[in-house]
Amino acid sequence: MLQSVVTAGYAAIVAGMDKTERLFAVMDALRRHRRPVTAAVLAEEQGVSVRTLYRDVQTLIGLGAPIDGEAGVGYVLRPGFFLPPLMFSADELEALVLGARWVQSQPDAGLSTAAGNALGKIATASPDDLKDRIADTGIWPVMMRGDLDPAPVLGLARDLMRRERALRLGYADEKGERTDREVWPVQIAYYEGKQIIVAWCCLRGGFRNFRTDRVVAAEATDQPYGRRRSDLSREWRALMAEKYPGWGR
Amino acid sequence: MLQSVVTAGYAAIVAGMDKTERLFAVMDALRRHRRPVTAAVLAEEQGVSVRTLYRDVQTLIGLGAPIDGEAGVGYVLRPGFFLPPLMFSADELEALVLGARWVQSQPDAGLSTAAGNALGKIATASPDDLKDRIADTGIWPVMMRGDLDPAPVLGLARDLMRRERALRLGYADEKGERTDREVWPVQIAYYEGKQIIVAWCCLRGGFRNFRTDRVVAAEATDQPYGRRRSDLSREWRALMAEKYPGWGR
DNA sequence: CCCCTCCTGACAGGGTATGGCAGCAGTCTC
DNA sequence: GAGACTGCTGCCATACCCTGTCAGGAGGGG
Repeated sequence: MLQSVVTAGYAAIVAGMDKTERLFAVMDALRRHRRPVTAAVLAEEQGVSVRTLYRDVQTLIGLGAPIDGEAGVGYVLRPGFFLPPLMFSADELEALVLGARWVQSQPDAGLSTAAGNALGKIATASPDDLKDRIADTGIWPVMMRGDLDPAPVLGLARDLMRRERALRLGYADEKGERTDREVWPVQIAYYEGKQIIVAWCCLRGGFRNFRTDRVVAAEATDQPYGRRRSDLSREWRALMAEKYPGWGR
Repeated sequence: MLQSVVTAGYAAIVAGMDKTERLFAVMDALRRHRRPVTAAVLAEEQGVSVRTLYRDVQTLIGLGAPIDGEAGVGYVLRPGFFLPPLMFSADELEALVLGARWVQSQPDAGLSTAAGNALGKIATASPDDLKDRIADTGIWPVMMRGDLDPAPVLGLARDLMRRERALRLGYADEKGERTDREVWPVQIAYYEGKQIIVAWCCLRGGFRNFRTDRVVAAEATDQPYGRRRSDLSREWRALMAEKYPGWGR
């Protein structure tokens, strides 16, 4: 029965996984993937045969889980719960803590304090032993101090992205020459200590990247985006995929 | 196995109840009753023998359910097994998503999927449907692909840190010479794409740093730490603060 | 039209879940 | 302090269920 360690992602490491545990794991996996998942994928993740996984899904559905299975597509977990999810596992807690700590070390002040608050809320909702574990987690992202020029434009851009309002930007190019323009932020990328705002530039009529350390002025406007951000986002992804094949995640 | 319908309360109506379903039912029953419930009651509700129910409870506890069984009293389910509803502000959600995405891009496979699971749980634990907003969050950490040598030692070290058990390590120094030793992991640091395990080295009798990319073999042991991890951690911090003044977080 | 995928049925084998019993160790009541 | 109640564990034989394999049907997508 020992499934090959090669194929196993990580969950299926141990053989001694009883059915109940597997059912919870399948629920987790369904929640994790947002696109339809095929039974074959789930089966391999859990280290069981496809037949068994079909049976497991039937069990879950019988238990009331809102799982849709469509031939030719895969399984999707409909919204609506039949059981609240299980409390965060030790792994999940460590992941959240590490992630939050990393965000806290980034120059977006608003996001930084929000990360701390979020951890606090999670700790409040957790039993005492997990609270200790949160505080005790010995996993740290180490940043070199000094790069900590706060970049207030990041918080601004996040807010405007949510509300789809244009951002007025004063930007310096490599030669230090300033231009002023209105842009529609589409994505924010954190790249090796730099932050880059990807936006539709109304001045140039195309996508442009703006490094936050070259932003000399930023101001919110009430101008709505000319197009929906999700559409812009999709288009930008397509452009990137074309330009850098093999980029798409 | 047809138990008499007379005794059955309501749950044990049908014989065709497999173990998994029964476990869910027991959880439900424990959640319903506020006061302690005796095994005998639960057993009758489920239409199984008391012995079996004891085993079921053990299974549930093994699954992580915080069930207190006290002799002469009965079972009580402490809160903390299911995730209570969580509310996050837009900022907090973005912080969590960005953090989780960063963790997902790290070479610790277990932590990576745990980050995804945690996001999924947060999404379903919320009153609103956060799945779309999570998917819509346009903030990404960008990693250069290719550094993705998975480092299984990280997951091992995390587990051992939690359980305070020694790690047997085969390690290559700068000259490529291998040494084998037992260490007590204290901290894990993520530093510019490298991961470093800070541990008490039983071979040298002091703290040492181990880069994961120089680990050639790693194995869990059952040897407990000689000292509590929190004490080691505090001592290491003191050492660092002494060595590099102005380092403290 | 073909491929992918969900889904069901049958079957055999091996692991394991189950029940009964006996005993120990705590808690509560009187 | 005694006795009743209850959680918990070990042992054992048997029945059962869980699993993988094989085969086939139905439906969606390209």
